[in-house]
Amino acid sequence: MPVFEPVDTSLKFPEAEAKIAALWKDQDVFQQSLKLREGRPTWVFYEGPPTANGRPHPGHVLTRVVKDLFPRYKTMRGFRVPRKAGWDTHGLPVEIEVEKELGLSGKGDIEKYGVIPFVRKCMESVFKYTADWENLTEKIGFWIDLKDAYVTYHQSYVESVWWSLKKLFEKDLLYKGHKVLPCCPRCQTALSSHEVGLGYKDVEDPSVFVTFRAEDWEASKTSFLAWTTTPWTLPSNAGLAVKADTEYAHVKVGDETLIMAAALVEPVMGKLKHEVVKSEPGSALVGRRYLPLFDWWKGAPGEREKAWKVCAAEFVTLDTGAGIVHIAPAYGADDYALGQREGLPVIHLVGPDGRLKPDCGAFAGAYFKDADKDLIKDLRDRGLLLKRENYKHPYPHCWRCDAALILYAREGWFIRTTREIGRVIENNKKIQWLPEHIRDGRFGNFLETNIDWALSRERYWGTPLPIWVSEDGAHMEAVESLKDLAGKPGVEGLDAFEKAQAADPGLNTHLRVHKPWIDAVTYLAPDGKQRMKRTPEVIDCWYDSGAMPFAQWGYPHAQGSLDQFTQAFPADFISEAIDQTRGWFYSLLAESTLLFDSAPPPHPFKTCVVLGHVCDEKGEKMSKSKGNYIDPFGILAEEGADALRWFFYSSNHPWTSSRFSRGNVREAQKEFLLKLRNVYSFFVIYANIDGFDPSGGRGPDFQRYRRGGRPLPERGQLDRWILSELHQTTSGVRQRLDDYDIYGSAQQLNAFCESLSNWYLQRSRERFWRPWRGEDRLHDDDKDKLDAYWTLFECLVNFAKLIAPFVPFTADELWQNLVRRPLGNAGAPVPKPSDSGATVVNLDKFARVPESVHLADYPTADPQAVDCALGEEMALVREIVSLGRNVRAAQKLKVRLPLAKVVLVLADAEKTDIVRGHEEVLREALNVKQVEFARMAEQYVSYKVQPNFKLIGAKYRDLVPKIKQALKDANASHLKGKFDSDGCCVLRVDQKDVLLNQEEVEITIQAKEGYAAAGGRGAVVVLDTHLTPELEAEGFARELVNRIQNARKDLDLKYEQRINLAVKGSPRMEEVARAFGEYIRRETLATELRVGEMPEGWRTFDVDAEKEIGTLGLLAE
RNA sequence: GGGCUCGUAGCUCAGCUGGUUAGAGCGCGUCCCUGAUAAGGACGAGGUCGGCUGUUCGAAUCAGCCCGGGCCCA
Repeated sequence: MPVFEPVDTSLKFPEAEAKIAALWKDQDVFQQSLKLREGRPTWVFYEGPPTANGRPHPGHVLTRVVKDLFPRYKTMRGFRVPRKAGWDTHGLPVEIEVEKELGLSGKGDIEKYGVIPFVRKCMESVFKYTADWENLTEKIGFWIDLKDAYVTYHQSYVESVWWSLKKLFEKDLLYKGHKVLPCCPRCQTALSSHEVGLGYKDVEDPSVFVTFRAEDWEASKTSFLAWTTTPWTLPSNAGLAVKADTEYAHVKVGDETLIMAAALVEPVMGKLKHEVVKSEPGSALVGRRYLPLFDWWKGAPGEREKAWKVCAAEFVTLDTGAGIVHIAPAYGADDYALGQREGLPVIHLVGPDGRLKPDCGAFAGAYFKDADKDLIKDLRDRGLLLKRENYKHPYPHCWRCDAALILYAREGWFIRTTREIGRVIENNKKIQWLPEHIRDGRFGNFLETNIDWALSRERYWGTPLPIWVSEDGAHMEAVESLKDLAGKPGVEGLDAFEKAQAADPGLNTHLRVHKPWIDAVTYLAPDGKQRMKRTPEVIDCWYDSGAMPFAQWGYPHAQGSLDQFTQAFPADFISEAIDQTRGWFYSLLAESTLLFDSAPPPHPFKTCVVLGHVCDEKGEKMSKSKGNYIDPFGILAEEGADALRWFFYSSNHPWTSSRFSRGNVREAQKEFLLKLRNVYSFFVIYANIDGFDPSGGRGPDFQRYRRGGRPLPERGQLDRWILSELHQTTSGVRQRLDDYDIYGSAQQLNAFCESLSNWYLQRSRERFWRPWRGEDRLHDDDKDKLDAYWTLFECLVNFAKLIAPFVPFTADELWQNLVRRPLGNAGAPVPKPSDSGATVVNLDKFARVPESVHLADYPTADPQAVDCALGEEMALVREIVSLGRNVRAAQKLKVRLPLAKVVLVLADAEKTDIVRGHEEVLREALNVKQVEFARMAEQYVSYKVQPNFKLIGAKYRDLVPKIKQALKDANASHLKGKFDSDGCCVLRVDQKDVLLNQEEVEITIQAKEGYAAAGGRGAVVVLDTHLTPELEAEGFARELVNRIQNARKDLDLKYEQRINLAVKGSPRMEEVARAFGEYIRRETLATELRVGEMPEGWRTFDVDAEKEIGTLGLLAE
């Protein structure tokens, strides 16, 4: 049995992932990872509850993979990271979904159908797609505790919410007020913004300029000119708004004076004869009073004094109208908000049915749309209309009945967030937002323009508002639980639910805190006469989700909830998409700030990673109706979870919207996961062939060696280099993850994978192929070979740990095969970096082997293993090789053909010795016999001396362009000579001597034309293209080896299969085969090489190399 | 209309507090390598860094205005 399970490179990723998923399930690895960290500090994660009444889409995948990454990472860093799932179950979307399903339309239908069955349907529908969600969660490897999820309709959750609302009520932060909502006068119901969006239509409305006479009209004949497209709101006018920082003109028309924005005088007046007599800023108008157009509204005592005055408002624009806006707080959101701020009364002269109220004289009972015409006529008759036009604009209509909507101030319950918004803003400032601009940008602005939270909904399926009101409305009380209710005087109706349940045992017990059963509970009012009844509304479901920090534990009612809550408050980390700024992010922050005065900010979350939208290939929002929707389950089934995860981590920062497509996922997979799997597979193939066993316990071969390979200083450059890269990557990734920089850490991982595959392995292959020299493995070559194994082994094992939070399946697959399989027996050691740095893998320090990589510690970087100088050297060497290949390509000289020498000219001649230290790697990579260095190499190269702008700029400022020119004009070779000998040079610039030292310039070299050469920043590489018969023969031999290898592949021979080999062909071919016989046999694992004959029964292959023709014969031994 | 955000190669995106030859991957073209083989590598073409104006010795980077896309709100 091989030490390592051979890697099936044709294996589909999803199959391998399914195996790992099964392993996690069998061993309950997630729970183990929690148990393992028992007693350690807790790192708190809050799950933003999704609604499960729709199928998950790709955006949910992004959210979930980001939510999964950091808890996994923090767990490996030694924290205990409980992850309680949650479900958002209330709200209008659920009701609408059920309405659709039942073919109902509007509240009337629901009442007819029956609230009880409707609510039951809502509850059932909530988990309609639960199976899909759980499937997705499991498939993408999102570790979260689904069994212990919080559910917003559960009794304990609802009672927690009640408790919090009672607290707000007691602090006078919960009150009854008005809110302007788009309503359908026919259906008599408010519409959600989503519904409004469905019904926009272009209509033509009258647009009128109306004059509001100033209070002193009799004396001054002055009035304010305002514009509106809704004449029916004019009787309900309560104020006028101007822009404070804009000029307003007094315009004389006839014997009257009109006040209007100076900038709009010409467009409004047109041909009308007029004269501007004076102008003043808008701020000067503020506070002036005027006479109402229709004096129908009487108002309560003292109310009339508050109405009909000029206010300043930000929203006044000079695009249309007269620069003065008519304000009807009952029929406009801006109007209402301004009215609240300025203390204007809410004048309601239109009923919810759209008809003018009885107060309206002759107009009483008119439908608002029909009233427009007559109202205008009335104004004109009374000389209050300047002019009338028509205005085409989009206007919302009811998507059900097509009636024009009216914006209507309705009664409702509000949270007085505006009172505490300063504290909310302070709290927000302490939160770490990613990207940062959310804090003061989108979210900060939102907070700055905060209005009170409209909490109540006149619907059925939601947390009931726990306010009980006396019949005359004089007493109000908030209730925090059923128990609280039960203690009320003269309570009745608590048994309503029990009775219902007795009649229908299928009734879910959690429904006892819901409508309509809870509405049956009444009790005696403090006056001892009236009954206290619950106000009928339910609450906004966003309040539910914002309550999760405490409500998920049933705090404060549930036993032990105080501890649970305090331990998990505030959260270290949350993450959701950008659309949650006004949703969950706000509800969390607002509730926490209002409820927990004494908690030090920030709370209830410290860090928030805000995610962008997942778009289609063209960058457009995905939607099922557009047909550009990509089903994540399809990609999970084909490409696999890790590919999907890696795509989201590595394609861009998570807050930029990503273009999601199968092609893009495959690309990400190819670049990283496939490359990694190839390296892993390579290791397994050769480790198995050579019997490399990290446990050291299998057979005598490794007993004599110190397990873990030679100490670092004794290993070769390549090994030390890749281990240095590994440890640098380790610290880089740790640091970036600590900073929540997903994209940055993914790039680091990508880069290491590239280095490992394209350079370390590429250059080390020979060490893996090479046979052992001696049984005792004491030969230097054998020690070096063992080092190669240990080095690659350590890279793979550590890398598996590094990538574990990102691609948990792949990571564990590597771990299971590379670590668990050979080392997993009881008592066997687990690789752990030493702290001495003497050896990087020190098996003496091994402890128990975790069953899964996710139970391991995240790797620490050993600073002693990091060798920055070596890293720079290797970068230069890689550049040289790249340049050399460039030359070969240009000269059409295959790498197989050996060349006599390469001449290197380094930009920095001091690096000669360093590069010479890598001579062997260079010789092999470029396939040359000799590496030479040319110091004064003017025949090949020319120099270019440029200023180091950063230094020169700071020092010489505006002299810089002249210095640049002077350096350009000077003889570059001469300058270089100067710098080489003196370390500085003197330039004549602007009649002054400027002394430049070595650091202040940058000397680069370029290859001269006409040579087989190529140049980069660090070096020029010149190839000796002169071919000798010996070189050509060797090249030919390599061609032969290549053909033989291809033949081996055709025969599908095992890597270690030995063969007998025959070569018969042209005289030159046979001659080369003889001359390089040993080399050919070694490279192709041929025990025997016959030249010039072709034994019977051997498999033959025609060859054609360098225009020589022949036949190869192979026979497996 | 307001706020936020983005605009860099055919495509997807990097590019920190300004430093003069703007990078990567994919795609395309030309090759190479192959005992990792339904992989891998090199090279090349391709860019007015959305536009304009300014600040500066120097701008993809900073400021202002404009144009265009996206999101949120009205």
